[in-house]
Order: sequence, then structure tokens, then C-alpha cells
Amino acid sequence: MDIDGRQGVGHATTKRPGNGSGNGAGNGNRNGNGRRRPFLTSIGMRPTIRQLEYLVALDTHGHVGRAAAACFVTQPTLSAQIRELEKHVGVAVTERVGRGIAVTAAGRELAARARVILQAADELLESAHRSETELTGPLRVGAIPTVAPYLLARVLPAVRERHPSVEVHLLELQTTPLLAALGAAELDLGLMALPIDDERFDHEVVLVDPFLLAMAPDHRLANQSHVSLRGIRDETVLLLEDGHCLRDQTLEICDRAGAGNDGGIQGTSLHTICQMVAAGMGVTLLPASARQVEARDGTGVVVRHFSDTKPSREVVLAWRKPAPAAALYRDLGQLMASRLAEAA
Amino acid sequence: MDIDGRQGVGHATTKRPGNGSGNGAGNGNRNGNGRRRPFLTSIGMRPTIRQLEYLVALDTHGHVGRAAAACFVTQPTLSAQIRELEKHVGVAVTERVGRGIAVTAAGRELAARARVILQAADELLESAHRSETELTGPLRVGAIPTVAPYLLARVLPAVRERHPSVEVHLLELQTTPLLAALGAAELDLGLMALPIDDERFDHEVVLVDPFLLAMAPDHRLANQSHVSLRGIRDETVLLLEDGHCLRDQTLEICDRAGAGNDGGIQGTSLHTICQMVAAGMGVTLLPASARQVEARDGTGVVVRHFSDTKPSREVVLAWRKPAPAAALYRDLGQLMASRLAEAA
DNA sequence: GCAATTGATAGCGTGTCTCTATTGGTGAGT
DNA sequence: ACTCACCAATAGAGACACGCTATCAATTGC
Repeated sequence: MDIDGRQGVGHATTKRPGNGSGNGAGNGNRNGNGRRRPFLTSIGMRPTIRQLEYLVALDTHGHVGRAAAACFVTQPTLSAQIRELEKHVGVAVTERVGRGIAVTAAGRELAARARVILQAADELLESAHRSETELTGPLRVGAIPTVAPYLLARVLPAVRERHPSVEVHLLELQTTPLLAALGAAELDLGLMALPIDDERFDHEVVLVDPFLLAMAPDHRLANQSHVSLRGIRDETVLLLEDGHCLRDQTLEICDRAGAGNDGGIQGTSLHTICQMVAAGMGVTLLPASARQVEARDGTGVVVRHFSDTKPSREVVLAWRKPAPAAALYRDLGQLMASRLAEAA
Repeated sequence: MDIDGRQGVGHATTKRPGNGSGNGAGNGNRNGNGRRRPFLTSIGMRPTIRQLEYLVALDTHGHVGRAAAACFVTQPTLSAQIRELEKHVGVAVTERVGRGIAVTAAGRELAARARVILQAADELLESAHRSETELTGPLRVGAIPTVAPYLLARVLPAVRERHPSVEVHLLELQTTPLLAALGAAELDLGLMALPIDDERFDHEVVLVDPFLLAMAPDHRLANQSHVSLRGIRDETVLLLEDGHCLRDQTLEICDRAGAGNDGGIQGTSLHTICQMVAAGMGVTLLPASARQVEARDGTGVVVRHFSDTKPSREVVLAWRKPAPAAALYRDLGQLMASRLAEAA
């Protein structure tokens, strides 16, 4: 009955350690899918974590009794599991020597590998424990195009600081596909603008982002420190192409100002819009968050605040309501908000 | 009942996965050693390999049914184990989305770690499988001092070639402590000279190592191409100190030659003996294996073969008879022998 | 030669893991 | 709008694995 690494090793005597095909209704090896569990394959022949623990203890103590005590089990229990492990892997890990045992060379090698595995398992547990209060692993974040270039660089440091072991994956999407991806759990978080007219999502306001009027420096409105909303009535307001929420917000504000908009000129990005503005083709509503990038000195674009009403958009961090990490997401949103408030 | 990584996480609800304290006689948590399994500790809280397999399958397929099929189990089985895993690690790894499920960020992170663990487990199995036909891991080899400096360099390449994943640990010991260490399984192999008068060990002859007569170049016997054994009768034969088997072999040969030996002069190593020989203090019996090192040009030592009888020692590779890898050891010994024969 | 120690074996009970059968809930087609 | 199909969760039952205690075989040391 002794295994000596040479005979009777039957390297695939089959039967999974913890399974043993406990098929209830005695239908042999089949399961509900009509598929068969393959015999003579490595699938499922992996040793048990428990067996690896026992092996490591045995290698550490070189003594069955003490190893068993270290594992808080009795000596026969450990012996049986070691023998089971030997049967599964096909090599002897112990050898009787005198009245004790010695771990074989193969056993020491396996024990070394087992230590690595157990260490990895502990790190998995630790990682899981961290996940209770901290985001870990790949975090897929979607951001709308009128937010991504201007706010991501400012909020990502906060993310990395609060959640050091997270790996942020970024995707730039317009509101509609972003919400679709978020709803399908292809994304974890969305950085976007209100309104979100969907009960499936919850959000935290990250920034109240006022609209400024952007124009060329030689524009007739540029000599005032503030402009009134009604002042844009007779202006050509450049718009983003369809699909951008910023376009809709701009149209709504124009409507409020009593300005009709032909919508003849459309830009594919806020950046190109601003270049059009610099070229004197018209004015546009620029989110304050984009000011530093699009209207800094030398860009040929200047901005003016509105004097009377203060139109703005609300940039939010959004997530699926039932997301397990919802509370962490809200915390993260609040952190982002405070960081952006500090910067202002 | 849903775990959301924030509430009800009870990060140490305790109870080991596969144990659950199946204490037979209802004596609670004690085992035969009178020690208690500690509660609220990370010991034994590791997830099962099976659970990790299911998690990886779930992350891979993003679909409970297909993941279950890939694992050759039914869907409820996989679901239950995933829920068990969630309970143990304290975080939700899945989230219902629509009529399917999605793996959470934490789940993806855990799955990534699980993949590493499973990979390591597979490598452990592969390593174990290799151990059936190949030596792996740390191999502790002892060699006697009159063999180590001369043969190890010649046989080790063969070891590394035949057993690439072995890590050889070398120890230089005289015969008696070497056999003691071998018997106690503190060593796996011994490279030494016969006789081994111990039934516990088996061996394979690696080299028949003839004794040559070593002398200074101006010695009176140096002008002959061969010397007879009786020719050493009147010589001062230098000896190693007590404990070296080579000393005993030399004494026996001297006895056979009818030469009395006073044993007045002793060297601590074969190398020092040869230096004494070069200094004209006497002659010595030098194993042919040491010839290239100790009697090469410029050492002041020359050797002559014996003409009539051919005294020699047998260098062997020895191991414990019941060693699981005994057959591999014998093969290795034969390989060494053939390599040494080629070199001659 | 006898007692003590160590590991292996035998026998048995409980918990876990599996199955089948069913329910709850969502999404798509008519 | 309603029904059907699909998917995952739940319920309940059976078999195996794993744990225990008790005992045996072998070796060492007095």
C-alpha cells in the first residue's frame, strides 16, 4: 500500500478531492447539462487547500504529531490527509525513518510551492477584507466627453489616494451609451452631468459647474466684466453635435434667454468649438471647469460670467443603485466634490 | 440577506470551510491535544480551491449557468459555493443586473488572484508529476572529503542535466557522520567509498578508483614505469588522520604488502598529504580520481601504477533503501558511472 | 528485554457538497 | 398588454469527505 513515487502512482486515479461525484440520484457521472465530467484529465484534480496546509505544517515541523497540533487537528486526521494528497499527486512526501518521519525531497519541493499558494490565498483574503472599506481591482469608469478632459486629471489623484490598490480603466462615452453601459454593469462608475432620468442609478454631485460665455477677445461683449443672459440673444451660439448633453443644456439656456438658435454650426468637441470661437465664428457656453484649458491666455478665447442668472450644470458621479460598493462610490463622490471645492 | 460589502459583513463569522468542527464525540472544539482551535483568527479561514475555481469560471463566463457547465456542476451548486465564498470573505462578488449577473469590481480582483492561485496549484501538480520520473526540489548530497574535491565537479553536470529542476545542497562529511546523516534522512544521497556495512543503505558503484603510488619526482621508485606492491615495504607511507576511510584502505593495502606502518605522520586532507609527498617526506596511495588535481605537472608529485595487484576503492552513490526515490537514485548512480567511464 | 514514543490503521459520526425540483423575477415577442 | 422563455436563487435530500477516538505496529532508549 505504500506509494514510492514509482509504482502504483496512477497519476490520474481521478475523482476530485472534495467532490467524489456525490451525484444524488445515482445517475453516475452526469449532471443536469448532459455533459460528462472528463476522466483522466487534470481538471479538478487539484489538491485541497487543507491538504496543502497540512503538508506545509508537516514540512515545517518534520513531525506528524506536532504538525497536527499546529493545525489544531489530531494526528490521524493529518496523516490521512497527507496520504490522500500523496494518492492524488502520485508521489510520496513522507518516508518513515526510525520512529519518526522525514519529508522527502519531492515533499519539500511541494511544500515550498504550497507555501506560495497559501500566501497567495492569505493575500486574497486580505484583499477581500480591504474591499469592505476600499475599492480594489479594476474599476471601470466612464466619463462624458465634456467632462473627461477637464475634470478627470483633477479627481483621479483623489481616487488613487483613497483607494491605492484600485486600477482605473477609463472610457469616454456620451451620456446615453454611458448609462447603457453602466446599467449593463460594463462600467462601475460614470462621471457625467445631470439630469439622469433613470431610477436604476444613484449619484453624488461632484461639482456645480457654472456656464461662462466664451468669445473672441475682440468681441463686442468682451469689454464688459459681466454679461446678461439676454445679451446672447443676437449672438451665434456654437453648439456641439447631437448626443452631447452639453448641447441640450446650451439649447435650453438659449431658449430661456429668448434666443433662437439655428443649430447650423456644430462642433465635434468642446475644443474645436473653442477654436471656432477664437476664429470669431460665434460665442459658446463654456463650463467653468473647462476654462483653464480652453480659455487660458493665448488661446484666443476669453470668458465672461453671467450677471443675472447663473446657469450651470451639475457634474455627478453615478452608479447602479444596487451596486455592492454603492456606499464606497458615494464616499468617493463626496471626496471628489471636496477636492474640487478646495481647488476653487 | 444580501451582502453589500458594507453591512452584515461579519468579517470573521468563523467556521472553517471544510471543517465546521465535525467533532465526533460532541466535545466541542477540543481535539486530542487539549488545545483549542482559535476563533476569530485568520487560521483556517482560507477559501476552498473549489470556490476559487467557481469564482474564476464565473468571472470568465459572466454567466452562472455557463460557468457551472464549465465546472461540470449544476447551476445551484456553483451559486451556493459562490454565496459561501462571499460569506467567508465578506464581500459580494456578484450583482444582479437585469436577468443575469455581473461580477463586481471586488469580484474581478479576487478572481484575478484566484487565477494566480489555481495556476500555482497546477504547477504544483505538474511538479509532483515530474517527481515521479525526475528529482525536484532541494536534494541534500553528502560527499566524503577524499571524493568531494575530485569527483563532484565531474558528476554534478550529469545531475543537473538529468534533473534540471533539482537544487543540489552539498555537505562534506566523513563516512561515519555521513551515514548517520543519511540514516536520519538529513541527507538524501551520499557519495562515498565502500564498504558500507549497514543494511539500511543501498548503493550503486559510480567509479572503480585504482590507487596509484604518489611520490616526489626524484624518488628512487620514480624511474620505473610500474611499481610492485611489495616495493612500498620500506617506504614511509603518509596517512590521513583518523576517520577517513581512505586511511583505513591504505592501511589494509600496506598490510597486504607486508609493510608495517608507524602512522607517525598524518595529514588532514589528501591535498596536504600530497604536499608532504612533494617535500620528500614519503609516499602515499593516491586515488586515480585525484590524479589530475594532486599530481598534475608542477605539483612536485608523480604517480606510478602498480604492476602486479591492482588495489582500488569503489566510489558509490548511496541512499536509504526505503527512500521513495530509490529507483531514481540508482538511475542517477548509473548515469554518473557512465559519465565517469566516458571521461576515462 | 521492557516501556515509552511515534505514526499508521480501523471504525464511526457529522458537516459539506452535490444533486433535482421549484420559485421569483426580468426581458422579449406577439 | 400579456405571455413565454430564460436566468439565478431557494428548498430539500443523499453521499462522500473529513474529523474524531481507540487501537496497533514499529522503533528507540533505559
